[in-house]
Amino acid sequence: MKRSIVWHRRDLRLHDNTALNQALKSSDEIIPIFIFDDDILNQRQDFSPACVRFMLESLEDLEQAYLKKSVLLVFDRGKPLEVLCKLQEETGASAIFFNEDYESYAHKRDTAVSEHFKSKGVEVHASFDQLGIHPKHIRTQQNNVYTVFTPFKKTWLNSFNGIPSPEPFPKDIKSHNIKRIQLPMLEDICKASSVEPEISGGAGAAAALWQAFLAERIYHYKTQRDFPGLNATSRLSAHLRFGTISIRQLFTDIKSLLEEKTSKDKEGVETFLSELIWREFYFYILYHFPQVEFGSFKPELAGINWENNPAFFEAWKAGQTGYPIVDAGMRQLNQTGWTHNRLRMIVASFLCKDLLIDWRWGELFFMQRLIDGDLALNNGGWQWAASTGTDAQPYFRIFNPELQSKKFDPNGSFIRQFVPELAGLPDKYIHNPYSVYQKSPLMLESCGVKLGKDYPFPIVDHKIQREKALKMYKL
DNA sequence: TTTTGAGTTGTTCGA
DNA sequence: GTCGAACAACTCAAA
Repeated sequence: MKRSIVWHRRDLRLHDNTALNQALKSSDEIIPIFIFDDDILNQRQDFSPACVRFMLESLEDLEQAYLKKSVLLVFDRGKPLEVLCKLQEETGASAIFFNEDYESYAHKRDTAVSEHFKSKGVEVHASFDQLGIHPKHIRTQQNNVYTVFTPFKKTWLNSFNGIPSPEPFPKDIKSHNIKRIQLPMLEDICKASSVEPEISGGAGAAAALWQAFLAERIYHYKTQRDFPGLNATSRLSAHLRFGTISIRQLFTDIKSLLEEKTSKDKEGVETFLSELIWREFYFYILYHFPQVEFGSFKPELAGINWENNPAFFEAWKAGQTGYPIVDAGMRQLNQTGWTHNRLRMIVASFLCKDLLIDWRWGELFFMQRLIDGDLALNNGGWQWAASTGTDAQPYFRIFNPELQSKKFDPNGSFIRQFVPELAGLPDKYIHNPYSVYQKSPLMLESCGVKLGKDYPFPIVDHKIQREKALKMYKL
């Protein structure tokens, strides 16, 4: 009789779950557990109520899915190693299965767990599950690690067809059901938050989102993905964060779309695939360069002398900078726990290169608000925006918020949704109310906006800040 | 070893 | 308003 513990962490699904499948194949009975890690809940600065709420929804869904198989999912709270020790002793389990995780905290935690149980003669199996291709398998011809996306992608695509299809789910699960420990009361944390997510957790919700995206929107992804006013993206980010959908399922479905002779618009599918490869790339970077978690990827940009003006930071966080597209993005983040990729870039560029604030401040704030906050991807995105990351572009890139606004929210529909005090402005004014004010404050007031009262004056002048940023970066 | 081609998502300037 | 060139001349990865 072999009894195995299946430790769920960022893989809150039954379907095509590598660790779970491995455990089922080699055990007579399994005991699935999820541990609320006290170290994370109590001490981590990057705690996000929206993210925890999503996690709780996903856990409820997972619990129900197990119940349908007459399996009880165990919940406990504490230090993972202690909780697992207790469970192993209580149940006499002879193996522990979980899926690999590449963040430094998780890596340390898992190493300690592995060493402890191996020394006690308990098997430990860490499975590869989170990505299509393992970071250790992608190397340049000289056996170096890639630091530029495009050649990485080219090599990655050579192995695309080798990514396995999802494994069919076993009909029966035999489990050793132990007394269910009370689900920790975390709902209060979520209730205290004003964030109202538009995304629900759980594998069912993930599958529905993916099917809806596959049915139509993926074909328009290339042309529409950059417009935050359109519903053009997959919205799967939080599901990929918590593993409520299998990445192999996504790749397998994409593969078959690309093989279809009649596929309407392969460009949309290919562009979406490329975004998933960006995800693979940033995990790859974190895996091979774990130091990015704590500072600049480019050593020469580690010592920037940021101004770090706290008043500017507060205005940015609150969506009160006087730049409508920036404020709309920040308010979307605050209200829903999610914001469009284009907006993430715009507000990040604005924080670093207009407000001259350390990108790590923004990175942390995003983690505190996002429903999908993922260290590898959030860090990669922020380092890109701050120009400290792997971006190979030779020229210095500073977004112009007004141009970005005109280009990607041309009729201002996104701004009107999240900055309603500007809703009365005509399209041509909404991207820069201050320039209208400079010509005629009365003209602006006739549209219902008194600057400084209804909506703030710009807290900085982009043109001046741009010059300061160039100097600060010594370029 | 040296050379060659190319790099997510840009902006500004001046015609 | 639109368009092409300049930005500044790096670094990576493959040939």
